[in-house]
Amino acid sequence: MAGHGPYSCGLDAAVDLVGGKWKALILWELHTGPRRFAELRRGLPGVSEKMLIQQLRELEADELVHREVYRQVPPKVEYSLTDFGVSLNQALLPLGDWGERHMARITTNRCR
Amino acid sequence: MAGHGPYSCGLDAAVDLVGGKWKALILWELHTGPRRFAELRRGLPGVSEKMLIQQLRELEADELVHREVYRQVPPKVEYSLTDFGVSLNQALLPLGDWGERHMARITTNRCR
DNA sequence: TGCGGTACTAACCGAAAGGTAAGTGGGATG
DNA sequence: CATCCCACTTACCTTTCGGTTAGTACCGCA
Repeated sequence: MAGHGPYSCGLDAAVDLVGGKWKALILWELHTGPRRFAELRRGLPGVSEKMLIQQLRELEADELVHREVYRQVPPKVEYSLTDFGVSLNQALLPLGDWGERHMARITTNRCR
Repeated sequence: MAGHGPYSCGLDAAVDLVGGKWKALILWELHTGPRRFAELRRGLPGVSEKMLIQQLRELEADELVHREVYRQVPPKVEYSLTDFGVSLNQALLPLGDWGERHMARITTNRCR
């Protein structure tokens, strides 16, 4: 996980946190409430188990996501946003709106 | 430049646009006004010429940055935000603030 | 000629990120 | 026993990203 060392500004640091192919989507999926692993996977078409757990582990290390292990069979592990993660998601709202509004343009530009 | 094809949501698309080691910093540097290549490079400690031009080209392709070539000697090329780029920077403000406020925590978490 | 200014391009390489496939553990059930 | 549930882990490989190095073009000037 290669964040460059000292960050030049807040934006640099924040963008680093959500960098990772599936992180933004995971954060968004958890916005609506806690999810079990398989639920998360179903909500993120195309993600492999390996990539999902990897990115969840990183988000957990960054204290954005909380992982709760339930001692039961079958096993149950639940992921939810920490307060820190919730605050990040709040800060991401305007960016998400912007992306939604300009989706057609972004897509067109990326296809050339 | 690996944006995954269809985006699942606006956030996914927007985060893809600023993904790239130097892009957020470049967008931020241009926030205050147009810059020539060398000026940009001086404002971004650690960036190589190759990386700078590469990321500028991508930002240009995404229509976030405008490149103006002046026919003179020595050569002068000026980079500035497009209106589209300005709107993105506006949407990034809350995220930048968030990052600034939580810088210590982000840095601590990343060092473990 | 060499040197400077400015803004690149190209070749090559190593590191990092992402992915596929196979396997694990602890049960419960037929 | 085999099969299922759930949530992972591991080995290996491919692709992408970021970086280093050398070079280019077009001048102006000593």
